[in-house]
Amino acid sequence: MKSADLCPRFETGMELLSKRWNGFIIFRLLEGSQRFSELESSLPISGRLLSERLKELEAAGITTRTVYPDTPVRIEYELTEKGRALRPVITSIKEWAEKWVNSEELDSMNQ
Amino acid sequence: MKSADLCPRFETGMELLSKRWNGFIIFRLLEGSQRFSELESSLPISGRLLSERLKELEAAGITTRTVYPDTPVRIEYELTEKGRALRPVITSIKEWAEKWVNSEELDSMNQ
DNA sequence: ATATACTTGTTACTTTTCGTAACCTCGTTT
DNA sequence: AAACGAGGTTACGAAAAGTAACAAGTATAT
Repeated sequence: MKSADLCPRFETGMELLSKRWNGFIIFRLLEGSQRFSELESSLPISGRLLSERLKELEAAGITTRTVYPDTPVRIEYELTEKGRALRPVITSIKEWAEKWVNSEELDSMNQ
Repeated sequence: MKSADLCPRFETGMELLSKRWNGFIIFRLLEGSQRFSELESSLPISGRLLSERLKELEAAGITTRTVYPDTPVRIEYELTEKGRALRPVITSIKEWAEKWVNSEELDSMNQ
């Protein structure tokens, strides 16, 4: 986005979180490291996008990708310190949602 | 999104915030009520999308739209209580960004 | 009455991003 | 050698976003 002079760092952070799926991926990784297939099956995201997002998050210094040469190969994704520092953000979203998202909205979502 | 069994309320909240531009619109409205043209000129968003997002946010109970019959007509958008309750979320994103978004990232953004 | 100005949108069209499903690679097991 | 399991990638149609030109409503100016 062309700078809107909000606050350059806030813009960068907000863009990261507002990129589709990133919030959910980070939510999952806050529970502990996860394998590609675990993330894929626990979120309604396709392999193509998950792969794309994990590369972007790694490039942004939010996650790491570690290869364990087991058989078959096991690859774990986990949050860096920078990524783990997002916990308060996720927590505040969860708190807001628990207080303000009501059942009608949930119903309309599940149609 | 089809339910991924994260936490239904969190999902709804995260989707709201991850929809493009919503975070920035809310950021602006936390500073006080704004007119359509003020929002449009303070964010790099087109009128078409701003109009669409404001309708969605109003439908979600986050903002209100008030018509003042001045001349020419003046229309103010502002946050509801539910919308103002998002302040801690925006604040936590800002705090994270101030600590963790470094200058290289800002440079790469402004290319 | 007609023209002009101002704000708040809307319409039509192009470009980017997303979603789906089939396919590929690499090491192991049968 | 053929099949399997994990971790992806490719190709392609669908959906969302971006852009720019235009329209509605109201008020003042000519």
